Amino acid sequence: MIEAKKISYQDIKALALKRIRNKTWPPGSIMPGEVELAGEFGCARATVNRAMRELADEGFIDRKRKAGTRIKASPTRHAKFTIPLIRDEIESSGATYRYALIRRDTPKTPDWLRARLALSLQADVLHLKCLHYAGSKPFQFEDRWINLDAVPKAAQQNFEMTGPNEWLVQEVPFTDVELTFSSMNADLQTAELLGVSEGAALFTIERITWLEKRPITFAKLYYFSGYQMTSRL
Amino acid sequence: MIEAKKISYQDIKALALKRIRNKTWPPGSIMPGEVELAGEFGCARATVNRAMRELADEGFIDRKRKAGTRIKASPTRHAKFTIPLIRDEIESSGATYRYALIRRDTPKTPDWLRARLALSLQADVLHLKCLHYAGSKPFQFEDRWINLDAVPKAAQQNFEMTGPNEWLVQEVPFTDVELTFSSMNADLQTAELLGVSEGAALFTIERITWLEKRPITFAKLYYFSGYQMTSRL
DNA sequence: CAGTGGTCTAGACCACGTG
DNA sequence: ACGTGGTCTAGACCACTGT
Repeated sequence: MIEAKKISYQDIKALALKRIRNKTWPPGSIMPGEVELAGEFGCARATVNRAMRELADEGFIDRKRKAGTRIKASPTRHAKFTIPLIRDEIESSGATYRYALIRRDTPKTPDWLRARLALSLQADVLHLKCLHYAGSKPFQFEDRWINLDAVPKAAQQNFEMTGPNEWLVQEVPFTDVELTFSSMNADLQTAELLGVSEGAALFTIERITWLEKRPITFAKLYYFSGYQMTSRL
Repeated sequence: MIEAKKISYQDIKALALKRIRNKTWPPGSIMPGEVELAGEFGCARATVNRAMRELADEGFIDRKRKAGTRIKASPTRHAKFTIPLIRDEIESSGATYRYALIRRDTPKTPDWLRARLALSLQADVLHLKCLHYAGSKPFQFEDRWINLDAVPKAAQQNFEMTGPNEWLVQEVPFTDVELTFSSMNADLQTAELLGVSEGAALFTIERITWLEKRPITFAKLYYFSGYQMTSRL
C-alpha cells in the first residue's frame, strides 16, 4: 500500500481547516457527516469526531445532532487569556513583588455592591484596599470586597502580609468568574496611590467570582498607566 | 445492582474537581493514574482520559507522560473571550451600525510597523483610517495597516462601503492572532474623531494576525470612553 | 528500560432535534 | 421516525521521559 503511517485527528483538523479556507466547504454550508468523512480518510469515526469537536470548540463550525455540521459564516474566534496571579506576573518580569495593605474595614454593605453581587439584605462584607508594587513602583491598586456570608473565615485574616487574592485562591474554591475590562481617568486619590497624575488613563479590571451560585468576592483592579495585557492565540 | 446508569466523563471531571478543592488531592501532588481511576470509577480508561484532558486544558492540572498528573499549585485560570465583529457587537446591542472611511493611502512603510510585523525591507502596506458608529455616536476608531505582500488584492479594494476587518475576515484566512489591551489618554485628533474631550481615557486593542508565519495586518482600535468588555467563564 | 499519558479502532447505544 | 452527533467500551500500540 502507498498509505502513509496513520491519519491523526490533527491531520483531519488541518485538512478540514484547509477545506474551509479554500471554500471547498463554503461558509454556511453543511459538511459531510462523520461516517462519510471517516470513510474518506480511512479512520474510525471517533477520530473524525475528536477533530470536529475541537474545531467546534475553537469556533469554526457549529454542530447539531440530526442537522449536521455547518461551517460558520463568520468564524467567531475565541481569545484564551491566562489570568496570572499578580505576584507571578511581576516576578516573571524580573521585578521584586511587594504588597501593602492600605485599609481594612467592615462597612455597611453598599447598595451598589449588594445589587452587583445579588447579596441578601443582611450580608456582611469585608472591604480591603491594597497596593501591589513592582520593585519600588506601584503596579496595581486593588479595591476588594469579600462576602463574609460565603467566606466567614476571611474575617479572621488581617491581610497585612498576604494579599486577599493570593489568600482567596489558596483557601476558597470558586467555579465561575466574570471579568470586565475597561479604561478610566484616574481620580485624585487613585492617582496619588499609583503615582500618576490626575486624569491619567488607567487600565482596569473588575472581577467577580462565585462558588456555584454564591458570590464570593468582587474586586476592582487599577493598573499603572502604560500597562498592557497581551494574548497569543 | 444499585449502580446508577453510567458514569460520564463529566461526572469524572466534577468528581476530580471536588477532590482538588477539598484537598483530597492536594496542590502539587500527583493524582492516581488513569488505569487506577478507571478501575475505581468502573469505566474505560478513555473516559477518564477525556475528563483529565479537559481539566488540563482548563488549567487545573499538568500532565506529563511517565511523570503522571499533578495538581497545579495555583490553578491558572483561562479566560475565554469571544471577539465579535464590530458590526455584530453594535447590532446586537440594538443600535444601527454605520461605517465611514476617513482616509486611505499607501505611505512608505513606517519603521515601527516594519519592526512590529517583522516585514521585509521592500514590503508595501495599505493604511486605512475608519470610524464605526453605533447609531449616530462614534463607537470605535480603527487605524489599520495591511501587508500588501501577503494580501495583494487588498490594493484593489476601496473600502468605502465595507470595513477592512469585515473584508479581511471574509477574504483572507489567518491562523494566529495577537491581542494587546491597554488604556490611553485621547490625543486631540482621536478625541475629535470619537467625540470626546482631549485626555479622555480610551480602551484600546491592538490586533495582529498572521497566516502561518506571514504577517497579514496590524490594527489599533480605539473605543469610545466608557466601553467595557466582559467575559463570563 | 519501564511506566504513564496520547491516540486509534471497531463497535455499540443513546439523545437530541429536524422534518 | 430516524439520522446525526455525543459518548462509552475494551483493547491495542505508540511516544515521551524519569530513573
